[in-house]
Amino acid sequence: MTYDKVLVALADPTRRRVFERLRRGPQSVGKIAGGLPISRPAVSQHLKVLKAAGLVGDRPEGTRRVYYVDPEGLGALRAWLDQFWDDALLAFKAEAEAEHLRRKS
Amino acid sequence: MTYDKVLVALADPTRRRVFERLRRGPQSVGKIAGGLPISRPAVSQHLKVLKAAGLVGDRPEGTRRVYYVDPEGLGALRAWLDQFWDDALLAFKAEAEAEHLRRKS
DNA sequence: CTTTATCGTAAGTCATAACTTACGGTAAGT
DNA sequence: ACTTACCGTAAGTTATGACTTACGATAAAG
Repeated sequence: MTYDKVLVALADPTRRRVFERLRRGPQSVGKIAGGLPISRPAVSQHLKVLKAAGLVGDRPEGTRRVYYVDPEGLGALRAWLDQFWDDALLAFKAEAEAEHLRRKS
Repeated sequence: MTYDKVLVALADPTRRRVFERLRRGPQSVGKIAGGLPISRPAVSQHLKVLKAAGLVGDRPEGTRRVYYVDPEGLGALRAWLDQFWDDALLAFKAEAEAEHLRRKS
């Protein structure tokens, strides 16, 4: 569906580091920004892109905002990957079949 | 392994169109460029990036150069995807477990 | 009610990368 | 040998996006 946004979101290395920090569980923005070599607003901008791609979700928790991994984004990526793989395999089989017939004649 | 290059390569829309043209089988550079709204040299540059990411391979065929899908690239992407998914699921279970124990006390 | 903590947005800067045209190089056809 | 077809690379241009600092907004704490 929207796998294109997922690919764009995961292409940037530091944004991927932000995303991978949520792999071990939900975290607040400040927690995520800590240890990363960029400013906190930069982290917020990355989270915005990740959210638009369906890779993360967020919920308010007091004055802070907790982000978590949304399965939808990676699901869309996986669906595209499987589809592409099946198509390529099918085309490869057809190619091999045609080659086989060509040698018999 | 080198899934980062794969993500960067697939992030660009027109480069993804170049890649998806090889889904139905191997093709020459000229064939790929035909129909695309960009120049042929641009296609060559995209193919260079795709090849460096392990997404495509190429073989000389007379004066032309035929490109095909290399399984290695998408394989690396899939491996990263599975790993991430497993880790996230594990973290989610641990979180739920901790929450359960917290409610019992 | 004032202060503090936490976060998102706006505006501006700067590097990157996706194009273009121009050129050179190799293999096949005449 | 010369021409033609096909392709990769070089150099230059331009738009995009990843950062920064500055500011405003909301919720808890005192």
